[in-house]
Amino acid sequence: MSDAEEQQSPLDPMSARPLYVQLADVIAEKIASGELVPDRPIPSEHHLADAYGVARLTARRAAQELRERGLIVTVRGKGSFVAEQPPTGAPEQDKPTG
Amino acid sequence: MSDAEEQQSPLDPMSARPLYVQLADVIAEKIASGELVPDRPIPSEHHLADAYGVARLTARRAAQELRERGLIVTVRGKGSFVAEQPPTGAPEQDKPTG
DNA sequence: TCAGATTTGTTCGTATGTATT
DNA sequence: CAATACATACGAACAAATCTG
Repeated sequence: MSDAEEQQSPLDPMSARPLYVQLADVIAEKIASGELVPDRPIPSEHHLADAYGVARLTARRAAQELRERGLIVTVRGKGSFVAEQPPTGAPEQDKPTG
Repeated sequence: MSDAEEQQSPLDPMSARPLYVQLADVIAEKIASGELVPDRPIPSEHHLADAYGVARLTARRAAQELRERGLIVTVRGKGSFVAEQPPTGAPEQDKPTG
């Protein structure tokens, strides 16, 4: 395993849903499943872009989606962190937990 | 005067606020002052970009800002229109007036 | 304090797709 | 089909904030 770890991307460019929505959904599931936990940074935009074969701007849009859903909190220069209190139904904007 | 009429842009690239926020604010004032009225399309992204010397994406971000503020309603293939009922304090998402 | 690496934020350019007229 | 206009997507660059050495 010395190669670039190019696993199967769960993203489909042909899908009707935008790539950034698909990527946001993938990350959202990782949060829901506990693979990504609160107080821990999620992979950086650059890492996400590289891992899923998308542009950095697309990864940023995905992060923006998760931000709007209240799933993550982004801090400039540090990264995006899983929100400690995920919304139960009605997403609230802003309001960082920390 | 056959050139591009580069008037004084009220936008300052040196300002701490992003260009798209500044542009959104400029348009918001035009709406508040009545210069842009409901049921009438605001200048297109291309026009705004050309008029204020910014990129299309920046003009698009400004429009997105106004959309989030509930000041305009964007219809794909038609344009962005001034909302008939501007928010009084709490911006509501979605819900086009028509 | 400074320099470098990392990460997010903003901006510009360009291309393709979709929807309306 | 053509023109107009928004949506999405990729690439590139610089700025600002954070952290480490």
